[in-house]
Amino acid sequence: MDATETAKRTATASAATGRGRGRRQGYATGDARRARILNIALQEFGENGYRGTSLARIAERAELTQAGLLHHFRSKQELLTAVLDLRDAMDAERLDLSNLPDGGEPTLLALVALVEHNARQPGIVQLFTVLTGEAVTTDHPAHGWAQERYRLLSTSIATALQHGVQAGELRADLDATACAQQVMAMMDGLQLQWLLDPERMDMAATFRAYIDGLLKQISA
Amino acid sequence: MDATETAKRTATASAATGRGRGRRQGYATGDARRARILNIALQEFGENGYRGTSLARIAERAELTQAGLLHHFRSKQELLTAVLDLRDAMDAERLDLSNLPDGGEPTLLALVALVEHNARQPGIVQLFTVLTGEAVTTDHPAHGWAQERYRLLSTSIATALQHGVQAGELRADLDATACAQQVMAMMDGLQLQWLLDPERMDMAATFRAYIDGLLKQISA
DNA sequence: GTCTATACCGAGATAGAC
DNA sequence: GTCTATCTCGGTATAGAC
Repeated sequence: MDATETAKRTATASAATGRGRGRRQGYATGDARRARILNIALQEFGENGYRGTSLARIAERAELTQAGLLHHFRSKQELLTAVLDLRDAMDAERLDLSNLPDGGEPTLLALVALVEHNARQPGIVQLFTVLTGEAVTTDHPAHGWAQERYRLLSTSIATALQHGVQAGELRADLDATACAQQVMAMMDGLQLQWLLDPERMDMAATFRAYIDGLLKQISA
Repeated sequence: MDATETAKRTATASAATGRGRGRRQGYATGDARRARILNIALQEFGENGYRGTSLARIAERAELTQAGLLHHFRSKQELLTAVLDLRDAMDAERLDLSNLPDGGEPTLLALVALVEHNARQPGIVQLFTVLTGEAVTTDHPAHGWAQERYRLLSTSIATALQHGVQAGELRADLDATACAQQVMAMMDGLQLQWLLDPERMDMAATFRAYIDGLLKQISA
């Protein structure tokens, strides 16, 4: 379910259908409208963070009024939550956490592939980086989401590594939890530098080099 | 935080910042007030980010009105800049980038010491993490600061590593630039997880373990 | 389902008295 | 140097017409 695609299709469809009564035409059906709003909101939250984004701006880009937008999402918070859910769904297509490849090396190489994919998706990466930074504050609406995300990711990766240890693929003295946290930290930290200064950072290559070195170190 | 304590530390920073109001004021009381405001602002920006912080709240905690605050700092932006300068000055006491220890290993161990220090300073760490995340956006008032900071840090560390290579201490095939970026990324990424969930992360130990492994890998 | 209109609030900044 | 008062703007959310 690619929402971007849906949004594009909607734009043309609604323009052609034009089921508005009265002076303006081009009203879309509810669900398509929602998808379009969600996609724009995803971009805006990524570019300006939660606090830096206004509903009016999103509404404008989605070609309705701010009040109209609030018919679909009753509050800004609710919109954010929906965006985070969308992002998670998109992620799940790329990397199924509940079904990581078998063994330590395949798991780490899957992460390399993910970073390579991300290097072509600055918008999505930025949404994550900006919101996670904001969400460090305990009372931020995305705080719980960010915590939950890290817990899920770190235990998933740690478990995969632990399996590698048990299979004799990785060294018996490996601290799987710490290693998983380090790998995630490297991903996030490189993303930050890459977003700030894309010219100076070949994110995918630098991450791959890190994983290569790591594998040499932890392989049995 | 103790305002008078910080007033001393601030001396250089505020002189460098230059508030441009020249000769006419009594510096004794003026600077103490400024220092107090700066410290509170540092906490608030760290807790809520730039956009999430209001001058009124800072003023209230500093026990004056918002208009009174704006007598010392003519705008919110100016206050942020002063806070960033203060932070840099505090950092410089811990780690003099223009005078890193000689050689690769001593440099990396100095970073370990820095992380150990940071693990006892969540407020400062959070200021950095929150603002850097926010500042990914190109039009954020701290964007230039963040870029500059990374450039300075990465070239300093890379240069130190390169010296280690030339001295035969580190492997000749080391990519000093990439390695410096990785080390910074690890610091930032671990900070993020630590701030979100302090219980689950022994930041100092995890970073030290990373550096230990790295040294084994890159030593000649 | 979308609109217009508006209530309501909080922000940053300025003017001018003391 | 600090205050009160005020301006102006932009934000979220609601009410009610169509």
